[in-house]
Amino acid sequence: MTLYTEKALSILKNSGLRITKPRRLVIELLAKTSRSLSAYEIKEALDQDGHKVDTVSIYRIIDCLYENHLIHRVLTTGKVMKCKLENEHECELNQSDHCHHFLICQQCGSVEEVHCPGIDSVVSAMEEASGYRINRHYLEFSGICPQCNLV
Amino acid sequence: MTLYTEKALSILKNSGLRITKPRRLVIELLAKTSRSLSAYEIKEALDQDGHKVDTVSIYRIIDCLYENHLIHRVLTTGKVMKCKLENEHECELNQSDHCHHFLICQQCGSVEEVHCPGIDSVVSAMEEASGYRINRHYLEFSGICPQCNLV
DNA sequence: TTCACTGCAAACCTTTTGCAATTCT
DNA sequence: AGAATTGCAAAAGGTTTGCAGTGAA
Repeated sequence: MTLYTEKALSILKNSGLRITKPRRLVIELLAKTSRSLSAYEIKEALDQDGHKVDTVSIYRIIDCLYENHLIHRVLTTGKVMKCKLENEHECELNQSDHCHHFLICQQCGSVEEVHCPGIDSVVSAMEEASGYRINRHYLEFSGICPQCNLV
Repeated sequence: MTLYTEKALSILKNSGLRITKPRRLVIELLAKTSRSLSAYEIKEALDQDGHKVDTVSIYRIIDCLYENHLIHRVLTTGKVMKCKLENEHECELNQSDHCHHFLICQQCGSVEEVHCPGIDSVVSAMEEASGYRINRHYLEFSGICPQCNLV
C-alpha cells in the first residue's frame, strides 16, 4: 500500500467517512497514476481491472476526495490529480489554502505538483500594483518533460 | 465603435472572414463586457437585446474568435474574455504565444488582463529546476477587486 | 452568383438528482 | 441495526455534427 493510499484512507476514516470498496479503488488508482484523470477515465481504468463502479459514484467520490483535500483539480486539463505527499513533513494533504502549481507534459500527459520558488513575491507585487486583495492563485506550466525530451 | 470592435472586425476581414451580423453582435458584446462570459451567457445577453442568435452559432463564433486570437479562455471561470488592446502599441491581438495573466474578482466577477512583472524569471527558474522545456504557462489570480473592497 | 456562415434538428457527452438497495461500522 | 454510500434511471446541461437555407462579398 502506497503512502498516498495509506494517508488518504486514514484521513477519510478520521473524518468519520466510510472506507468503501469504490472509494478504495479510486484512491488506489490515483495513487499509482502520475497523470490527471477525468471521471470517465477513472471509470474506464477501473472497468478494465474488472471493477464495475458507476459513473455517478465516481463523481461523488471525486467530490468527497476534493472536499477532504486529497485531490487537486488541474485547470489546464480539467481533470483531477492526487495531492503530493511529502515524506519528510507531516502531510500537508489536509490543508486547504496551500498553493499548488503544476508541470504538465504535453506529450505524455504526466503531471507533476511542484513548489514554485519566487512566486510568492510575484503575487505580492501583483497585489500591490493592482489593488486587488488576492487570496488565491493558479499557476500551471505546459511543456515537455525531461523523459519526453530525450526521445 | 470601440477600439476592440474596430480592431477585431478588421482582423477578421483581413483574414478573409466575413463580417456577419451574429459575429458583429458577439464582438460588440465582448467589447463592452469586463467579465468573462460563457456561450450561454452570450446568447442570453444578445437575446435580451432582442437579437436572436442560435447557441450553435455562438459556439462557432467563439471558436472563430479564439483561432484569430481575439478572445482568451479563462481557466478559472471556464469562460471567454476579450483580449486586451494596448492603445499605445500596435495591437498584440494577433499574436499567439504571448502570455496572458488574469485578475478575477470573486465578488463582481470582473476580469482584468494584466502583465505580470517578474513572472518570466520565475518561469525560467522553474524550467531550469525541473528539466521541463516549458513553452506555455497559465497564471490567474482570484481575489477581491479594489471597487468591491470599498463596500 | 458564389461560397461562407447561420439556423435547425438531433445526437452526444458530461454532470446532477431522487430513490431504492446495499454495505460499512 | 442504523446510517452512509452506492447503483440505477432519468433528467439536466453543455457541446458537437450534418445539412439545408441565407446572406455577405
